[in-house]
Amino acid sequence: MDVVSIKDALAGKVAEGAKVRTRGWVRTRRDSKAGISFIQVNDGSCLANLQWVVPATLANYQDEVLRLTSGAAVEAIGTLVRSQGQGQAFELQADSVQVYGFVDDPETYPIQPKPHSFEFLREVAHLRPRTNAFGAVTRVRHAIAQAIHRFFDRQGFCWVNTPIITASDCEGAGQMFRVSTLDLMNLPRNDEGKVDFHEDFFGREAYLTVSGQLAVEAYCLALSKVYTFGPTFRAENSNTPRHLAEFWMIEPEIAFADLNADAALAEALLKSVFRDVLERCGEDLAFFDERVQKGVVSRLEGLVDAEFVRIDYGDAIKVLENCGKTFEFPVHWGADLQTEHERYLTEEYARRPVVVMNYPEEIKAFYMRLNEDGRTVAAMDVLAPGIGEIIGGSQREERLDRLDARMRQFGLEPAAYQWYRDLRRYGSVPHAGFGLGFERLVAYVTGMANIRDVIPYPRTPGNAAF
RNA sequence: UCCCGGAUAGCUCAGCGGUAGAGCAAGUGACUGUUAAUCACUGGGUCGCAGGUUCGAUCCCUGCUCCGGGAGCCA
Repeated sequence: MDVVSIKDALAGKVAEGAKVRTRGWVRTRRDSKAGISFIQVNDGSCLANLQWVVPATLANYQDEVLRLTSGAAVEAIGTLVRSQGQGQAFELQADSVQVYGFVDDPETYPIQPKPHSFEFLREVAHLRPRTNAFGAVTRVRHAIAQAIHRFFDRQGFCWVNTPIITASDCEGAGQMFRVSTLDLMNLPRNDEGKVDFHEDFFGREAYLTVSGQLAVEAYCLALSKVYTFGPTFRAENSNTPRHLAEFWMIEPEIAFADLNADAALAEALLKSVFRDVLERCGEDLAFFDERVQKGVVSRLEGLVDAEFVRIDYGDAIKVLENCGKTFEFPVHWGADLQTEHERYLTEEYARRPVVVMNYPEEIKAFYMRLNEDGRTVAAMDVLAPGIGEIIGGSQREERLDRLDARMRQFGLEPAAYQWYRDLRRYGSVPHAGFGLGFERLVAYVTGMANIRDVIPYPRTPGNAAF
């Protein structure tokens, strides 16, 4: 007999009156003196539960069915029929119920059929996928990942798996986690008394990657259109609702392209993702709209059609200077935009995502291309209402002399970047790319307020328990 | 890391210088093709941890741990 997912059963993909086998975990049980019990069962295939109608005549009714509580793992064979009740179109008239696993102490089972705070659920990260909210987050997260791959695939991009362990300590962004097999209690020392990393696994210092960008640039300058999608690590002591020590990042890189093409790609990618998720995740999005953040669905619908606002950094500064608001951090040309400035631009000025372009060169990374004005670089940030910076990107400096000058300006030794410099020596070409924070995108789409609640097992300072 | 706020039953919270309460959950019973069912009863707490003040601390003070909001770093 076929095993049918609850999603398919409720969607009418199974003929009415068909015998089916369904499985899942109990959400609630209600008993009726009419000689039946109603059991709501969820298998994660969709948000909705399937109602099993279990007659008291089953052999194991007294001993087992009446002992079922939230969380128990069960299987039933029965007939899919139109429901006599109001809440659902179909239900399963059970011929038999098999219990795989009871909840051995129902009083302390953390997941109850009621709303829980997300803070509490973080403490039971292994059980929170059994809630409506985390089931929905998990399905939407998956749908977004698939939508991203589909978008790039359609456009002829290659997914390039850049290394997670990197020996270059110069990827440019933030504090790194060290990777080592040395015995911390007994470190090998060289003549100067310093740790001798020649003895370490890779024969040199190694770290977890903070970005695949430099590595993927090499593939860009051969395959033209590439992207990375993988885990990224930052050992920053960041304690905010939008930072993780381990997160996933998408980094496309396109050859023969300038900053405008980069911004256009970012906008097209985001819109494509929004469109796909709206089409495929209606039930889950409706849940987020109702229970998590009002208006997330109409926000996504609006974004699919609206043009993102593109604004030059210099013009953004003027907007902020003339907006009549007093900011805690004063606005002036040359300063980086603070959170309060970004919020004004996205939430009050534009009321939609804003692409800020061409930042002052001294506040941006060494690899960003110096503009003709000599004081700005071809960098862009995509700022989204409610979540802030969701994408950061740039056109890369493809001219070797300028790149070397910028490295020295930032106190970096060009010799340490030989392979990266080679790309500017052998067939260099204008190219551009950006980094999209995957969890920030999931948070934005779902309306979830804390990034720790859109990744299965969040890693943050002091937190890696699961 | 900095600035605020918080930690009381399995969960969400109220409370008060004299050693604790509600709703939900759980258990039992009643009722019912039920819908986070309803009603009644019952069990359940070293009031975050360690010190201090006090005759007496869950309450006041100090330190620590953890959590939340804001900021910085950024994706």
